[in-house]
Amino acid sequence: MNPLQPVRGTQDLIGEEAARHFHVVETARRVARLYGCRDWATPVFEMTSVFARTLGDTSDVVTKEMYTFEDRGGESITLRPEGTAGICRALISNGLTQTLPQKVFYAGPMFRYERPQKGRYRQFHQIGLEILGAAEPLADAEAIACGWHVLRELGISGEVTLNINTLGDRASRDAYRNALVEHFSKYEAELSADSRARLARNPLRILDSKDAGDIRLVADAPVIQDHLTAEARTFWERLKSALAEFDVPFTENPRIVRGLDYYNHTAFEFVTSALGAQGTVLAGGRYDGLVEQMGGPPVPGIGWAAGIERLAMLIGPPPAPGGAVAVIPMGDAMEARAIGILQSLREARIEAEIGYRGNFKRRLERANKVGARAVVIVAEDELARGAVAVKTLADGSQREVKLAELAALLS
RNA sequence: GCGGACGUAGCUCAGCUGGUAGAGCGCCAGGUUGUGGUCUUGGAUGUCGUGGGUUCGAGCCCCAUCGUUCGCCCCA
Repeated sequence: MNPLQPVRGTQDLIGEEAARHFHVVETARRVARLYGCRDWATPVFEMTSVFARTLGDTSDVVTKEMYTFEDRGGESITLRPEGTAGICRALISNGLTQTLPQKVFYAGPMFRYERPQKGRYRQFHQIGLEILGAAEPLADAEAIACGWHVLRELGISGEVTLNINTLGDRASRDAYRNALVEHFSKYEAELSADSRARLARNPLRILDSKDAGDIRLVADAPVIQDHLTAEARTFWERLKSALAEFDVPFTENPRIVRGLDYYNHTAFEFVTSALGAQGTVLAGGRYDGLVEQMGGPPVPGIGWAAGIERLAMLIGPPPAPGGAVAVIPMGDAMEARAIGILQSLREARIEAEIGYRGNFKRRLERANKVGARAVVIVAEDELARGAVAVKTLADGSQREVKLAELAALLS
């Protein structure tokens, strides 16, 4: 195996890809702050139990996709496959359940041992938002509105639609699950092999099967809305009206379910058709039982996560950097003076660069290639008059500028 | 984990029925030792993804393997 080849499903972020990636993160962070979120950063690995106990034992994420290993102390460690469990663990560990609500934004790498595809990697990156300690549907609506705001700021809201659904509360979900099992059991022979397996393990998953035969059977399957308790129904209706108040367009889609077990009530997905099979771009839901299940007090929560790589593929080219000023000494003897001028520009917050080698012509070529907006030519003749030559690369114009006026001119 | 396609220079790719590798772009240097972009002249560069096999001979055929990609599964 070639050791210089990156590990399968990982990638280097360089050049425009890096620019896109960080543009997504910075945009999301800026928007999340508008909604009152604070930045958190939790470890990329946790005790295995943080994920194993919380994500649910029916999901592949836990059963076959985790990077789990024993460290040298014999502790079972897992590279985080998602962000919510770690944030909840941190909430408990730091005693923050006393100071609720907490509104959190995070960004960072996640790890899942999956078969890589475009928009799906083994080390991938997510941005995410969590609102902990708020049980009101207003919090759900605000979280979704923030996600929508991020997508708008990234300029991709036109390619994305929001699907929402409710999974109800515990009682609603149990009743619904039973109704689904009863319905699909009647047609078990007609179900796809995958869905027959899902019938036993995770019947809700049959609802979003891609198999044509399954889709026909799903069409007249029972709908969660008919199995909601009075409370769950009130929550659901209030969420929809709040979304309208936040001016977020949405489609009700009773087939939306969630992959991870900790979700209840609200489930939503922003989807696009522009990324092939990886159509989900930002998704989340409510997880009221999670913190308690991890050993903390009962703390309701709502949140979402988005795949940065997927967002980065959807956005246009990120804004190009402004262009630096290149300082070019005319001959080695001028280098010392050039360095002084270079630093004075940087002190004045002007992006400035100097080449390490090459004759004058080479350095000018270099400045042009890296997209410098201007060059400052440091030469004996002008210097004798307390000045340098400033050449604007776009139009080739050049003029002599007094050293004292240089920074002001280039700002 | 399952099924299909693809791996040739830094990049995009060509390479005939198997006869020992090419183009464009980029890169380096000169034309121009105080002036870039355009132009022009010249130059360098490949474990043909890797390992086996068939053959007198393999970039091309066969097998395996690694990686990428499309779909399934799963999921952001």
